[in-house]
Amino acid sequence: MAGRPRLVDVAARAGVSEKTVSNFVNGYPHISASTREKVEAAISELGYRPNLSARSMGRGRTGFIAFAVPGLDNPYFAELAGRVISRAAEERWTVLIEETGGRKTSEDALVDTMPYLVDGIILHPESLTAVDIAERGRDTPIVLIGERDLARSADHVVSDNVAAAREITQHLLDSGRRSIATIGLRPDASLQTSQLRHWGFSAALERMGLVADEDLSVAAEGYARADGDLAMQQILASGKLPDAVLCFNAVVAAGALSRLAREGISVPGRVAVAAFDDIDEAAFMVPPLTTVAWDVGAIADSAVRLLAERQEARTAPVREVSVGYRLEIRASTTGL
Amino acid sequence: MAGRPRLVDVAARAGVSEKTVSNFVNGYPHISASTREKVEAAISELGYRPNLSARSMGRGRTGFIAFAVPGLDNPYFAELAGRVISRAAEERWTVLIEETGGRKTSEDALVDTMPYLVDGIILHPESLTAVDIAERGRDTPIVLIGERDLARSADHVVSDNVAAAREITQHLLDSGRRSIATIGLRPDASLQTSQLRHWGFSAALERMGLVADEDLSVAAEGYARADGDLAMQQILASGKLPDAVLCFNAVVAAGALSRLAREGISVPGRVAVAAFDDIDEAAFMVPPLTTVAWDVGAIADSAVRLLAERQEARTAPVREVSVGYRLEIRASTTGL
DNA sequence: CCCGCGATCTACAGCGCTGTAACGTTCCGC
DNA sequence: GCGGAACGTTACAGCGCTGTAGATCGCGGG
Repeated sequence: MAGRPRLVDVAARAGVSEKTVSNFVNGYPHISASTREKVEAAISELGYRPNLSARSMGRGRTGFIAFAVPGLDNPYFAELAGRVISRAAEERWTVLIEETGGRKTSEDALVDTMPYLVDGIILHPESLTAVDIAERGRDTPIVLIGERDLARSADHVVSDNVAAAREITQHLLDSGRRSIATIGLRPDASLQTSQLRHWGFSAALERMGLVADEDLSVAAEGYARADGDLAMQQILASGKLPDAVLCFNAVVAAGALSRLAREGISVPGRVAVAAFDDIDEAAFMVPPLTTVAWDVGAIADSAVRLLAERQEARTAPVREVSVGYRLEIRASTTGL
Repeated sequence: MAGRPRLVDVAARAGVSEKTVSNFVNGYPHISASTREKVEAAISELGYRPNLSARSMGRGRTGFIAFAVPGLDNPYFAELAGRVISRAAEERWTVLIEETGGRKTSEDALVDTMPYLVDGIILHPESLTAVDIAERGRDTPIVLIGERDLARSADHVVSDNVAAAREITQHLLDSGRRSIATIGLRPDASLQTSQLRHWGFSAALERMGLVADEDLSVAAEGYARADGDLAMQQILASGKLPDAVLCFNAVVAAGALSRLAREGISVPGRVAVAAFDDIDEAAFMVPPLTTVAWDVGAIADSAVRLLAERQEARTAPVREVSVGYRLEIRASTTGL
């Protein structure tokens, strides 16, 4: 018995069949007290631990799910990942975190590698590309997190970016701001999150009879703080200083705030700043940042639940769960 | 042939043996061009993908490694995780990210579950407890990230927290600060990172003939921004306002800076602030934060390399790799 | 023309576990 | 006291792949 003990070793030592040990390990209830004791003893004496690969094989399930997000460096996704992990643990799932980074190759690799490795995938797509791919890999259950429009044939957890954008823009308008810049619109693909947020933004303006100033819609290269910094710099350089800035994500907002501080421009005195995604950091920025706070607990919860239920009923009709948000009003848009 | 195609299906279609297909899939070089073609065709026609569980079983290796850190919500660990993931990919490893949260149960579960699931573990321990456990689970190769003293019988990537602390404290002293508070010392366990950093801090003071003021060493409950905020509040409430604050991690520093800003206390005019861990956020804080910047690239690189090499030589002597750091001096300690 | 060798490919026995089917027993309800 | 359900346990055939050992073939040297 070189190497680690196996089921058969435990069985021999306890004087029962392999399957009985297996039953014990898996919590099968109908085992007599005496057998239970013997098996328990044998396991601890031998230090037996089940081989998960073998278990996966026999069972046809792996006990893993994948959680695929653009990038962990964005705290929003890191926080969401944490929630998904703990929620999935309740379903006895181990979570594999995958970073797609929006790169096409990664997204391909994901769908190539994941089946046979995971029981399901929770995908937070960055663009439609990912969604298409995801829908192609129909073998493995997939839950999409994102906009209602994104979903075609997969379960999904939807959020209403347009409505949220409209509401936070309205908040800025309510506080008297009239010239509002935006940072983070990505023009390259349609139907993206930033696109939707921009629509909501425009809609709010239009309702007030205003029109979004093209020049004040600054794109950001990526989702890093440096991108927000640079974008803010561009706005300042343009000459027409807005009285508010709406950032399409909070990380970029951190960069923008940083730039404003270094330029000595008072927030919110001279410029108000608001953003999407209420990451932990937001409340501690200087000044604290007003955000759209998605209900991340509900997102993680719903996603895992949908996956678990799909596991039971593979052919059930596609389902959709909405999650809410609230405005987290802080000093970046209200203080004097 | 219901379900997904298997090796045997591909073999049948290509008119070769199972093993030949297996060889092809695994890059075995001695395969004739004609065979290669047939197999290739069969694979793509059938859309064959290997079953990783089965492969793990046959091979005795899983293709996974675990990267265990206290928590992903700390951007330092999130960033490090990203590096480890991409570096591990080069070794054809998939990384399982585990959050220990410092909870004993998680740490136990880790060592219980991981063997048979991963080929190795990279552990960034929070306390000695984790290290002890890790060393107990000698079946699976483990690489520790942390202090030299922590390591006993496992490969490790070491950083010199004491030296780093001494150096950044010296920087504060050099800029004329004399009353320095610290935030983040955790008194509960010995040999912890925060403990070591505090030693270095004290050492630097002593070299100048100064003594650390006990009252100005404020503990933090956890590693959240709110903890830093609260700690800073306590310092302010104590009545004796220091002229510098050294935070034992950058997240806590964010909270401290936030509090100072809200109280209208100028940084660095009235109080300088410095911290450990040069997370992306640090450069964009208001004001930008001076930090000890570990060479995270080297950390990830070394850890994965040690694990890979240990894989080849299980009985080789334990090895140790040092990684450096540099001071990232920013406005929080220098501006007017 | 035979031998040895490398290149190419195959047969087959596992890897460690679980599902299924089925066995003997005991426990009920009437 | 009997038929049937529930219980406790077992035997065994896979799950899909890989390692090992070995078969086959062509080729150059002797």
